[in-house]
Amino acid sequence: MGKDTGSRGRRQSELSDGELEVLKVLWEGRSNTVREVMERLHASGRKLAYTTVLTFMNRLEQKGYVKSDKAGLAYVYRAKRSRELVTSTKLRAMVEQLFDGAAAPMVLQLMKSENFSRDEIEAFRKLIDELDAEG
Amino acid sequence: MGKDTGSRGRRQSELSDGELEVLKVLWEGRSNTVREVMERLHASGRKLAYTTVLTFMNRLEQKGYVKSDKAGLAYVYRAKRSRELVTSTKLRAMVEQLFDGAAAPMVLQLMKSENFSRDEIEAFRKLIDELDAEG
DNA sequence: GCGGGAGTACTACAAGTGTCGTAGATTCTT
DNA sequence: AAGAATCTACGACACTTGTAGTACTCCCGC
Repeated sequence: MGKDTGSRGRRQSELSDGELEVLKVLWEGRSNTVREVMERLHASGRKLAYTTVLTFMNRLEQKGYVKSDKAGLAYVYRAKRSRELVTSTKLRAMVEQLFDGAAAPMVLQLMKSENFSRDEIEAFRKLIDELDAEG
Repeated sequence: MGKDTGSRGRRQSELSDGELEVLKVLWEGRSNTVREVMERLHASGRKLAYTTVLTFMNRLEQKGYVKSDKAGLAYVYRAKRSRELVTSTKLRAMVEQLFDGAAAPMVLQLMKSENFSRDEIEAFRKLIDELDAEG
């Protein structure tokens, strides 16, 4: 019953939710020791143990999202991939996954479902005009 | 070394990637037995064992995304949550996760990074005008 | 009235994830 | 230098997810 010796069950191993939470803090900070990141997380209401944050930082490093240098006592971490890169990668994945690669329907749905202010709408229009000008 | 008897490590249990793949097929189909879903997945290049598809359908049902009725021999599944609902929920989660709740920057980034055609841009402009008119 | 095929239920299991505890190393304080 | 405060390394463990095998059930044709 279910010997199951084959090799199944792997995944892509990308940025996970928890790792992203930590990475976001790294993007904001300049110095970024584990303790500082933990404190900033606590400050924004996210309570995690020191070692949990450490685990995330390590995993982020293994996955190539950050790098660390020993600065005296502790390691200091810096993001290797920018927020823009990560967000656009995630957005692209979303487009593929939910809209089969068609980004326009996604934008349309967003524009419809989110309630944007006049100012925001104006910003959209402005950008559209620019894009249109370039072609 | 790490007795660790506490209760940690749970998650929200939401729609997973594999489940979504199957759900997307359900959204398209009318009849939707396990076998049919599997065949349509195969047709689009996604090879999964019958029981794997079954597992996803069951998990989808447990999570409330689909319901099933025994139609003679086999169960027939129908989606309980519409594509629109699911996509907008996922999009909202994305907005929260990546843009701290601000949808406008996400739309802007999409408009910049994806290369939209004139027609698509025209569609955006049209929608914007409508939104603007309502206000 | 039974064998075969379709279908479902149950089990399994590896990798990934969230969450941390503990032990050992290093450094700061007195 | 002893003890305190910090850090990191390593392990641990429950739950999820992707993926599927096996066993049991039910009906159909012979």
